[in-house]
Amino acid sequence: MAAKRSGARSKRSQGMSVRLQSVQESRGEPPLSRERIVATAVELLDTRGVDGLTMRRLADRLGSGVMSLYWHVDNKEDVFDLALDSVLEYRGPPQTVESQDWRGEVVHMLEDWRASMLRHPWSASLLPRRALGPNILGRLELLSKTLSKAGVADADLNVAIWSLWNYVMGATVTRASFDLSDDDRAAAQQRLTHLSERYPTIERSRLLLDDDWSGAFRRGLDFLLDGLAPKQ
Amino acid sequence: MAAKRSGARSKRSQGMSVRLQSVQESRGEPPLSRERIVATAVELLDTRGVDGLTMRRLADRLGSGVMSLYWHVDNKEDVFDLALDSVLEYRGPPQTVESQDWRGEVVHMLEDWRASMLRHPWSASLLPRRALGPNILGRLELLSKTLSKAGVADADLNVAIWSLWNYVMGATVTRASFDLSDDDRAAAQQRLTHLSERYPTIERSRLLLDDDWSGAFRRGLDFLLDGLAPKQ
DNA sequence: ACCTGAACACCGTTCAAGT
DNA sequence: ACCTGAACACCGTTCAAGT
Repeated sequence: MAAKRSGARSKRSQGMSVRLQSVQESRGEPPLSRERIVATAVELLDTRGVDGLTMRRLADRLGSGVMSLYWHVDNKEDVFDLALDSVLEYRGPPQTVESQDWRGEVVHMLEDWRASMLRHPWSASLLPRRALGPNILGRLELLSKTLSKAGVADADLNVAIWSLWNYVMGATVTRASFDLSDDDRAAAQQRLTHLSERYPTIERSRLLLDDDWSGAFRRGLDFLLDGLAPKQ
Repeated sequence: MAAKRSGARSKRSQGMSVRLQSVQESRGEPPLSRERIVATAVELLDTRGVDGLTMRRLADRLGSGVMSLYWHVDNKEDVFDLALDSVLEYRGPPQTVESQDWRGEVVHMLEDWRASMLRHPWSASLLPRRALGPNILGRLELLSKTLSKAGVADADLNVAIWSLWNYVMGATVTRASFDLSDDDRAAAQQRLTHLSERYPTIERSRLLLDDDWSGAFRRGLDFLLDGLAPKQ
């Protein structure tokens, strides 16, 4: 089921003479390519959400026929996978070379992870059901290495990584969904105050109103890291 | 946008005489109702996954016309919300009355939460983008009460709850997605061993092969609870 | 109060074909 | 090697109507 996806397009640039703009939409758009498709898919997802990505709409934006996409891409699922991974590239920690501060490094990595996903809210709800692309694996690898160097026992390593992963995924996915629907949130809150006799505790603590998401993320992460930290 | 959804169907039982089975499909199915629709939607989701739920298919299984559903239900999103919440009922802890063991209670609640969602894997990927129904709020309320009684400071309470929520959501969503696609998993693993020079650490620790999910969930939860536990 | 079919404006993808 | 339109088998939902 792979077969195509070779890459290495034919060079299509035989002198940018004023040829009669072939089939390519008026402005002389660059030819189709995996990268252009993915980039445009991300744009579309950013502006219209998960349900807004349509093969037809995508082709439209690219100035091509729908079926042309299928030369470069297996199917719609493939587009999702590629868009997702493309959004999760990690540029590495700031220029503090080999800091001794493993905890700071981990916090930075995970905050960046969260931030990257929140910049593209659709990614949060997509990630859990898609395959792990190279950028995701890269992040896991780096996290793994950092924890290992910090002294987390080999026997605890996988649990530690999954715990952090779970925490980040849960936090991001939740945050992204609340973000999408201020309406829902208001509705939930209203339902809640209205039913405050059924949910007195979370009503009193204003659980659903608390909107310092970043602060809560950071503080919860500290709790988790407290638990994970190698006992000396 | 509410308007209908009243409930209180007309009594339709005027003596189960052998009337000529009206339009209702041959076997004399019970009339449509919110509950029947939701129950059937859950069945459908269980057997065919998120993409398998279709208003037409749903109506088919219920032996009714598609548009009849719209009397009882706002739209497809509504069906998702209802199905999701219906699957998350909490029956409460086992019959240990008012145990002093808050930690045990919390672990039980969260393991049950995870188990409920894994019994219906679609729920995991759905929950983050849907509204919070009464059963979800109920679980949050109970969790909140337990932590509060255990001595978690008010100022830490919301962070504690969200941390646990995040952890459970992340773990469940991840587990469910791996479950869905053994293929993907095998593929990922193969890609990984093949690229072991790029991801040496996670390759060595066999991060993606570790399949004691329940154990990892429990141990990671312990880490988090260690961090959360009120310091005495 | 409850149910219906026809119709509309969409989908993703197969296929056979063009250059 | 790359792109295409027509066609197929679907979708969710509006509407005007039936009982």
